[in-house]
Amino acid sequence: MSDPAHLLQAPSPNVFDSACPTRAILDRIADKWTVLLLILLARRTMRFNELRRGVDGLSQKVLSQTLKSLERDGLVTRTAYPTVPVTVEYAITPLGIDLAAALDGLRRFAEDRLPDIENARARFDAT
Amino acid sequence: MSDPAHLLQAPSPNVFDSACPTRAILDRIADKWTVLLLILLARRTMRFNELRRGVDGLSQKVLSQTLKSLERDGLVTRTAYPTVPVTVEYAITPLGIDLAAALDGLRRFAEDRLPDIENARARFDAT
DNA sequence: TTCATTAAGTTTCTAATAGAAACCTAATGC
DNA sequence: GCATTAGGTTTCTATTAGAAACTTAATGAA
Repeated sequence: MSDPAHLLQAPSPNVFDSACPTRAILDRIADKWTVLLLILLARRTMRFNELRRGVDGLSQKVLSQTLKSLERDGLVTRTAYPTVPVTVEYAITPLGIDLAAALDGLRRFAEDRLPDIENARARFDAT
Repeated sequence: MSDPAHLLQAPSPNVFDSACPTRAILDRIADKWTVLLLILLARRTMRFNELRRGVDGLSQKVLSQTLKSLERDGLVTRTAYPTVPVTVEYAITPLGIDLAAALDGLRRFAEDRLPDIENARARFDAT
């Protein structure tokens, strides 16, 4: 403790601070397509077009962008097989599984509490 | 069970279907500002400008829009007091607390696993 | 008496992003 | 030769996000 090195410690992470790296990460993971893709990939490894069909409304462009950034962040791996045409598999990593567990809480909330939200909306819109 | 009414049951909720109402809800809650605001409001009731200061980078316009939709969805309540100038308090509801618990998992993931993600990025960018 | 301040927004304008649709590549079967 | 397939990329437009200025109503200071 006499070592002054502790003065150089990284500041404690704070997602509320826009300059904190954890905030940038939250911004990326709190995204609808990320949520849906990771939940699907937590169930099983899937191919590009399989994911596209699995997530209704997701365009090829955005799927490709999102997968690229998930791969960069170490949340999924991309494996291409030299078939014709090429086969590409996306698999979740252990880190991704950790995140998917948290994200699945959002899916469960949406599915479980749908009636409560619809009631609230009806009440709000009535006034 | 001889009653045919069960044939008219709502289809089982499926967030992967863009036409499912649960999907619209997921799209709304998987949003960075929603995540940060609900986590803050789960800690304590706050006023408009207090929230704005609490969430770095959040503009007044988007704060006001987001709070309005959180209120409509029954996740927060808005109470205006006839002071001068007016005082407005935003408080989380029991439904909001349920959601905030799930959302806080995202914050914890971001804060806990930051080093893993940064390592993954460094590895990815090196190739 | 005019001016500045405050809280909680709204409005306006511009810059970034999302989504739709077309295009690309390379090999294979018809 | 022509269509098909998987896994993208490119281009174009429409929506959205964010920055900055404006609003309202009362109060206190100069």
